[in-house]
Amino acid sequence: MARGVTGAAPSAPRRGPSAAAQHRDIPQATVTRLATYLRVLGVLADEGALIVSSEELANASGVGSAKLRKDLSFLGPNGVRGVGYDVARLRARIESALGLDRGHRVVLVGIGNLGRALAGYGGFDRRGFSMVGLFDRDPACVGSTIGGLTVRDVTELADSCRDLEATIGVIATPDAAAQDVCDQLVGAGLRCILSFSPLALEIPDHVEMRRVDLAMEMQVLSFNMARNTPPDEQRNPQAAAASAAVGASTRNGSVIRP
Amino acid sequence: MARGVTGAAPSAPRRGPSAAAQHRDIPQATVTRLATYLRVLGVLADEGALIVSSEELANASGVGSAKLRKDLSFLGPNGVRGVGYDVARLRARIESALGLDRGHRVVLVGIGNLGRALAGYGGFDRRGFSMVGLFDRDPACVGSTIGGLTVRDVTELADSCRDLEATIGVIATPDAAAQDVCDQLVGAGLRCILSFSPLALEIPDHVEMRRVDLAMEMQVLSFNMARNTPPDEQRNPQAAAASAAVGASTRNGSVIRP
DNA sequence: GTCTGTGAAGGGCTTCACAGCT
DNA sequence: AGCTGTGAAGCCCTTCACAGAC
Repeated sequence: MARGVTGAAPSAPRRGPSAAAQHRDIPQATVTRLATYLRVLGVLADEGALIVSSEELANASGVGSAKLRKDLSFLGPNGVRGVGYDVARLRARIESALGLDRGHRVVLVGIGNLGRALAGYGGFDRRGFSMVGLFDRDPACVGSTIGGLTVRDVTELADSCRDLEATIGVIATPDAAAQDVCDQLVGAGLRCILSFSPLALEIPDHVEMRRVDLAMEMQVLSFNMARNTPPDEQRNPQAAAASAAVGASTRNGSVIRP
Repeated sequence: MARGVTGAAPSAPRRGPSAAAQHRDIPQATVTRLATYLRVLGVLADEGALIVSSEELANASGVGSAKLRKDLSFLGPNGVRGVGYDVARLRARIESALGLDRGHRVVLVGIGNLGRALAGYGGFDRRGFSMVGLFDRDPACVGSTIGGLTVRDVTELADSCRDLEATIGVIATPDAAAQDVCDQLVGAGLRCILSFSPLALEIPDHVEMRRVDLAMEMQVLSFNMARNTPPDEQRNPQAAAASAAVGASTRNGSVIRP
């Protein structure tokens, strides 16, 4: 039986059968953070930074510096002692480790409110993903153009995935259609699926799935607030003001520039 | 200094100063899964199920049965040995534990593509959240109506949050505005923020934040695929077919019905 | 002196196996 | 007989502290 949910709290003990790639030994938790570091490094690079220390990068990423160094150490030696990390070099190293240097091609199924938002979101290209196909079942939607792509009928999905050489499928359909679409994506040979349906979809072991469930995020938020707010309900507006004054930590500090 | 990122891999060791609530002792990982169980229980209830066993609920949620029982045990005794769990009762118990029985009121800032999708998403009401305010900076957008709510100018944000008695703020603005909006939400007294900006926003300790970063989800997906696909690239379409035949596990099984 | 890389200690979560109730 | 609740073992991850390179 296939496990369906990976979601936000993955505990996949599953390992590939062969031990070829170095990837194998990177902890799941570290992988998630590597993606964060990559994003922050992008901001630093845009600002013209050349070298960054573990402390600075850690602060900007919201983690401790020791944890950051440990995380990076899984990729091998990346920095220079007494100096710091070369921004461009580290960035390339992480991209390579995450497999982003091959350029993923994304197909999106379900062009409702959310699908339209995803199709129009420009942030993907900047981070190594290109949207290559849009699909929907509604004839009123098929044929329309979003972000330079024409929406196709979902019946063409499997064939198109192969033609487009897609590597990632995104499911943004209503819940009732999610499993069916998922099966088609899997049948077409995709091994990466990102689902916005709250349902736990059935997938074979060789397919990787992540789920984004917005209502669930809010529920966890709700609990954590309750946990941090014992009945003695302290109003403390000046803590907010103090923190607000700090500003984005990527903008100050002693980052080396050209 | 405040840590900004909680995100998908939270490790917040932070604890409330007083130890009043029972909440305190529930592991973070368990909280995340409780939200999943709650969703599955909702589906079961809709189907008319009265009693469910740990094994069935676990399968439908994508976790092991032992883990599920352990998770539920943090809420105290909830089932009947030799029988199973009362669906309605367990559902109410989890809702109460997550603090969802008080009805959260949500304000959304940033009515772009994503914001519009969120505003129009019907799934929130069904799960105990009601959208009570929409805000944007663009005069062309302010005044329009989405899902029965009129978009207000973001300058009214702080005052409106208080008037509307909002408890959760959602940030769906462009990155450049995110920190500013965040500060305003915090200043208005909100203690729960859900951000769709990839930036690590600065918040004071008493505020709980979760971040949803779509590009990051895809990056993690990309890596996990690479990890599970050693160079010997095995095509295995029949695994897909086998799994597809299983169907949603909430639909079969020996769930007790009226 | 500064900052990275890392063994070792510690904590939290998962898994196992079974005691206990119906 | 069946299923829940739970101590205990084991594992993974985080944190600490320092050796090592510059």
